[in-house]
Amino acid sequence: MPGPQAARDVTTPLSEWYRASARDLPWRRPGFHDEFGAWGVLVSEFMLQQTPVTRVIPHLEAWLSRWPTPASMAAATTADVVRQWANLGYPRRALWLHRAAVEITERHGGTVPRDVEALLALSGIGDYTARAVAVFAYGDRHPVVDTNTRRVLARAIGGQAQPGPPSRRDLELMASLLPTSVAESAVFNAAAMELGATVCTSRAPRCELCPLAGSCAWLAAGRPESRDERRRQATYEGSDRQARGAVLRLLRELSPEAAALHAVLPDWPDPRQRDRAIDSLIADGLAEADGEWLSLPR
DNA sequence: GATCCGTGGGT
DNA sequence: TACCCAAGGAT
Repeated sequence: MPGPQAARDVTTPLSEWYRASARDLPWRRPGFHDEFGAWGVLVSEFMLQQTPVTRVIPHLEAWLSRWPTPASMAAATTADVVRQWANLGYPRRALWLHRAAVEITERHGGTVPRDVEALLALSGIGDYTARAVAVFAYGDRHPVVDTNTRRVLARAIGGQAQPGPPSRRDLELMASLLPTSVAESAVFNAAAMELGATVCTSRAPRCELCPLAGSCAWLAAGRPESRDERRRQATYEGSDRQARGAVLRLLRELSPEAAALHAVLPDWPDPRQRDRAIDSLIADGLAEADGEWLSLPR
């Protein structure tokens, strides 16, 4: 664990850099919080789980225009939600967000909870999203650790090109670096993520622009390559995921109409894979079978 | 802890 | 062109 000196080397320059260089994103504008409050932050965090910022922005605005409160979304149908999610990817997130809206409406009177434990109990919310909502919506002091922060810490403090697998230790390390001031801690959380997203990137980091260049352990070591090979992402072409995506896209485009089962991707190269995709979509609650007809859930 | 889960842009 | 990778979470 790094000492207080290491923490000062990192927090002060990073927060100053953030104030000067942060991108102007919708959820960072004061008007956004005035209009949508913690609900807006929560929806944005769901969409940002593994989907790039530039793709999220237009969908977020459409979503919040249609469902500006948890209660309004809780009243929507699953089909409505899956259709509105469109091509954001990982459509189970749409189901989880819908369930979370119902849970917030039923258990919390329609107000997004502020307590991390209560947030963690909601569908689709894990260590990252729970703390992101508590910090970015409510301004509380918690360590927020996403993939960007893990990479920044791995380099600046650990001297490694890439972080290890996500772990509770990440939370502990970030907690040990957090400024005492509540307001400053929120800035530092956002700053670490922002640096990883825009400067300390995975592939081609721009160290010449980095506010931590003077103290970065990885840069000082000459930017060594990472030791162990990271798990390569599975090939998408020809995968079950691609098949699921194709089936669900068809159902979205047809909705509210149902598709005759024999008319669902009849020319798919691997019919058994197609049928697996249909079965798994039904099992996940993303599709519904009624006799020989398949549709989004009613 | 490993695996599964979409989709599209950057290089 | 192929590959990388993106504000994760559930199982």
